Amino acid sequence: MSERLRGRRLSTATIARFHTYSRVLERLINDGRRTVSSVQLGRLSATSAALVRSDLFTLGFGGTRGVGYETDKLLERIVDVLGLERVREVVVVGAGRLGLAIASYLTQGVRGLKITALYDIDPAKVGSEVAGIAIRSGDGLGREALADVLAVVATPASSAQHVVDQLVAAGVRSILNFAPTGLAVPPDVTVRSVDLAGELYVLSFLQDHHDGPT
Amino acid sequence: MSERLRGRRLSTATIARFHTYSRVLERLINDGRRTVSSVQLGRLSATSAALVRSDLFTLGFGGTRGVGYETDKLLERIVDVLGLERVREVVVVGAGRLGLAIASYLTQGVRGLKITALYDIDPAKVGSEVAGIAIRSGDGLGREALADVLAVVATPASSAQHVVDQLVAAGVRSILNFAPTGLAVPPDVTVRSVDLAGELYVLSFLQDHHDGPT
DNA sequence: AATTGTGAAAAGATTCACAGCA
DNA sequence: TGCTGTGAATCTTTTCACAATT
Repeated sequence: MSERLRGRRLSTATIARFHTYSRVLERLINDGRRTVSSVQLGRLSATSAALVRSDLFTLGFGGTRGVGYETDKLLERIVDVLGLERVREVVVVGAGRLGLAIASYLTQGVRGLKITALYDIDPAKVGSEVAGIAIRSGDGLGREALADVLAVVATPASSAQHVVDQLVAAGVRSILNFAPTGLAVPPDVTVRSVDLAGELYVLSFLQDHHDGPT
Repeated sequence: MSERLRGRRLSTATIARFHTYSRVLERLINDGRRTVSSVQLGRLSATSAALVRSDLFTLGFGGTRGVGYETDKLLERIVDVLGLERVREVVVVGAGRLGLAIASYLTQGVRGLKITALYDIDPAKVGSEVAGIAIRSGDGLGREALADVLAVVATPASSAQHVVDQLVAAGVRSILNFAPTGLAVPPDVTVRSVDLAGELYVLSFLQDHHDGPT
């Protein structure tokens, strides 16, 4: 994880926050808001005002003291830095419930992301179509040329590593993993993992232990 | 975020890792593995061996030097500490693509989680059924008694705050939010946010900037 | 020889504090 | 007065290092 901006490090957490800011800003602009203060943007983005200021400082984007930041200019800057205007192709591997769920979610209004393929190893599923996308056989995956696409792995944990090996062979360098397992990849491949059930278990645990605001 | 174990703090990141360990251990036990070293468990859980050792040390769970940790005992301990054996009720608000996706994913084999209700404000959807769960009207949400349940918010960002206010009124104290917006809640309510599109944008950014392993 | 146990060190992320402007 | 700009301080998380143990 790297990339520097204005001497500070752009960590994945920071990038994720920038993306959230962009969504919030779109909404604010839609509502006719011209400026926003760090306090307000922080509240709308589930962060602190200090962190918002620190982030925008890192971005090199200045506001007006006593007033705040210009919503449209700020959005423009974030879109530019994150490259949000370009369209990315996404392939989803695993057409089980989760895979279909994600695929159907992404086919609708998610700006800049376009699902181009859906793979499954189950021959019974191959050939059918979901939300306009044909399900293809996972067998040939390793022989396809998939550089530049973002891959989503939504298979059972037991086959995730195998799928990832094939994706890597196909040239994929960015993988979003929903299987609750670690994945071994070459150093030039980035994997991010999301564990939906895990998030709920964490909430469950915190509730049991009535996590007070200390 | 709190709760101490053996003097050390159990942060949400740690809890999430414990959950991952549990999934990995289930698989290992299934494969007949009796012991696992921190290096192996780390690899399978997308963490470092050092962190695994540190986590298990925090747990107060000891291994055998030169050998590793006993898989079955360790799983038992984690299940016990995290309370994974109890069944949690989950309600999902928002029966759009994402809400339906999550609901259908959770109705199948996710141990310990049981979807009990699905809400939407769209009258056209209310009454229909998804994976055996009737869609109920979101209007009455604030008047229900929903203490102890885990709530999943899968509405558009614009209505998320309103939904959350109603959930809080109904007694909900744990919310998993998929809307890309910050949510204001009383201090005794915990919110965790997942931004699926955001994860993909982060990958996209890192790929554009060929994030070398520094 | 392999692997845990554990404090200390390092790295990273967030918050503070307050000067400086509009 | 309200809010940004920004380094310093703090807090958190992770890694290191190596003695201890099987």
